[in-house]
Amino acid sequence: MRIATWNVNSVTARLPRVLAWLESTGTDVLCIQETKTTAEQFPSEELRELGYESAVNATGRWNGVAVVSRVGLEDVVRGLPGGPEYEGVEEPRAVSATCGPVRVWSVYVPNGREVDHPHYAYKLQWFEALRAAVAEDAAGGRPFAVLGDYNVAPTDDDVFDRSLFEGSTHVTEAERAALAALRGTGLTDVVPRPLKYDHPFTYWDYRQLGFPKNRGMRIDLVYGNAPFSKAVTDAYVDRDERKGKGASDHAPVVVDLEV
DNA sequence: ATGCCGGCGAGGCGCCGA
Repeated sequence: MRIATWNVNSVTARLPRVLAWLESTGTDVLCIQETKTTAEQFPSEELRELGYESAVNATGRWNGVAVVSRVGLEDVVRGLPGGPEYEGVEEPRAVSATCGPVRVWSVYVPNGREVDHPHYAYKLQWFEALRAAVAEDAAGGRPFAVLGDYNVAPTDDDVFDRSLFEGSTHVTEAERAALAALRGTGLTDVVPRPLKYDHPFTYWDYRQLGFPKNRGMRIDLVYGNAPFSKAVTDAYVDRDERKGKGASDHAPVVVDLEV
């Protein structure tokens, strides 16, 4: 079974690539972030023609997440139970579903913007709500994983140059403590293989030759519980998908499971 | 070559991303 997570930066703009990628990789379950559509505009019909069902939580221009599966899609939950609002709005940043033997969440963690910005406090609150919401499944006996764009680099090695991130979000102690608390529920970071260079970055800024210079970050993560992690046979970053015209600024993270 | 930002909704540009 092949499960992946991919921040597509607009599923509308990325649709040809997403469809071709699903076909060429034979991915069974894809967790999507930043759909940048409403649920009505999500390309459920095009995906259905390829044999995939879609669970979507999306409201328009910003954010938006989905789980796309060709191995079943049941018990869909849209949103983060107990999650905080931002400026009075409950943003579409989480959706979960059971796909065959595995339960997955697709999450798009708030960016935080700046350390002294309200969005950063919101980010930390969001993490705490996520921890509480997944604790039971994380400790359970069924393969379970939280996949998505976490907007945190777990270690200093997960950014291309730590010195450039001094005082920035994504590398702070509080954000990493939030990740550690999430792992404390029983989840493990399933670190993918890099297909080139020595570190599995998943994101490269569009600007200033970020990708050709490999000035990347590893912020798209797969956190699996013990039954999930035990079943992993391979994991890699499909950096080829970051190449060329019409690429997202994130590459897919792919996990193969023997379940 | 992987090559100098892209997407969206608004509206003739600003916001957002990390």
